Amino acid sequence: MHGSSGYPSAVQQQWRDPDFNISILFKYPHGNHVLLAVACICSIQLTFVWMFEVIFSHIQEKVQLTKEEQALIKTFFTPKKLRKKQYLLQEGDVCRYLVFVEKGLLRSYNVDEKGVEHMIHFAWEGWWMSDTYSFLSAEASAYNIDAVEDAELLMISLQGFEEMLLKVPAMERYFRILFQNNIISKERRLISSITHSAEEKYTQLAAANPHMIQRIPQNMIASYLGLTPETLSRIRKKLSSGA
Amino acid sequence: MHGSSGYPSAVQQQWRDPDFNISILFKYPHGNHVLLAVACICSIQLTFVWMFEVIFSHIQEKVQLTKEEQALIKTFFTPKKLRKKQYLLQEGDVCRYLVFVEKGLLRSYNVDEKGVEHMIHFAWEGWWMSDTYSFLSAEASAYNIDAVEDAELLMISLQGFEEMLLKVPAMERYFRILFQNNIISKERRLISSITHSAEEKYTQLAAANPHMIQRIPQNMIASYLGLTPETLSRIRKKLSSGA
DNA sequence: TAAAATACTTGATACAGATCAAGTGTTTTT
DNA sequence: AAAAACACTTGATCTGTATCAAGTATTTTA
Repeated sequence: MHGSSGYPSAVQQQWRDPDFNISILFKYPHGNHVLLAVACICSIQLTFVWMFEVIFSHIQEKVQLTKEEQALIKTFFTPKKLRKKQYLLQEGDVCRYLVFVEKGLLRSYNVDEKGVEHMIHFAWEGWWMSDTYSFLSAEASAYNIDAVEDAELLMISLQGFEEMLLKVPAMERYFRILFQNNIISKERRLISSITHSAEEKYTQLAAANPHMIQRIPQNMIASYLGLTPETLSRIRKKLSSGA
Repeated sequence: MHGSSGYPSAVQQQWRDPDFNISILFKYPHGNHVLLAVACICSIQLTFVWMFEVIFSHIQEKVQLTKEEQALIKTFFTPKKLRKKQYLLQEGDVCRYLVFVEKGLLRSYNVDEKGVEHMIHFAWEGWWMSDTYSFLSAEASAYNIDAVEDAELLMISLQGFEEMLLKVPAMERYFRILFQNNIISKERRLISSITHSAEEKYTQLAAANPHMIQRIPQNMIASYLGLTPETLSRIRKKLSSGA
């Protein structure tokens, strides 16, 4: 159903690529330097228009922004691309950025003494990702963040974040609402993890978020629910046959 | 150590009692109506001064408020007293208020099909309590909130909350910061519940929040950690003897 | 397109923590 | 002050999920 390959088309990828110059030289060698220059100029503009499409549509679901505010907000963000399996943050480093996922899929996780990974969050198009604690406190992070699928991100530093919230009160409001909703969903996950059996946890997740089940590898879903891959595999078998 | 009786003294209780008229008539029957009237007037003022002491000190740890803002903020809150075991919210009702605990101890919990209670939160002096989802959505709550110790609260309705945040931008900021911190602590609890053994969960909670262990009954602590009271009892025995 | 790496499945066994049961303390109520 | 209710402890047993192990798919890399 839902492809996890990353990009819908090669051309579209060009417009989205912050490293567009190099990419175009390699991938579309027209041998015509004039044409190439035109392509580059176009792509600068289109890249920018595109890059903030998802983020502004998400913000404006919650608060209104003027054109001036939008222009100001853009100045605080840096675009970044991440290839599958690349780290955005490694345990021990300070999480310097709060990132918005324009495209792709990130995960955050920690690794215990036995080397087992425990999924904390996933973030795809329209979601924010960071280690909130490390980001706000500038202390070393206990988590890792990397790309499950190739990703395109918008990053904001702590300094930028604070300045933006002070200069654009609508963004202060947006983040208050965002954090509010985040609290609600974390609370649900917590209650589910404390009160339900493995099977119930999986069934509820699948019902509440079918998209997640389709897109994210099963071993990561298992970890997210606090289960081993074997247990989740058995549960799925039981559900598909028994019920 | 920490008494769970609720009130330090009978006299102090008077000043804090929103139903001060009736209380004074019953408890301090001087038989002198003039004196009684004076006492009532005094108590109105002192009640108000006292009621907002904790809340403003907590808010001003995070944001600055002018005298005018403080006066405005007060108008949005209603004081309320709750006796031990009294409900603030019952499953199926809509959570109409966000409450701040000036004194005492509240808990929120849900009850599963087997009738077992699962602790979600505790809130004592300086903490907020509500079912965030029900409060913001006005949908029926799946939780109960009641008083573990006699409590004195400041309540704000959803309408009041929204109006307050729009009229006092510092409060918008305060709640954004509050929710941010809440996310951090919920995340920690979640990771702990997924990645650690029962003993580790308890040890970490005891280290991070010794106050909680002293003040809250063990069976509630057990539930909060997703354990049975029997298991927690055995863990404590093991820790006190073995280590 | 082959080889290597990774993801998923299935089976046998182990164990942490739950459940059931029957105590003993400690509050709360009357 | 007695009785009832509730909180905590301890023991015996059971069970859901983890662990270990050895497969079969599937994806990634070369």
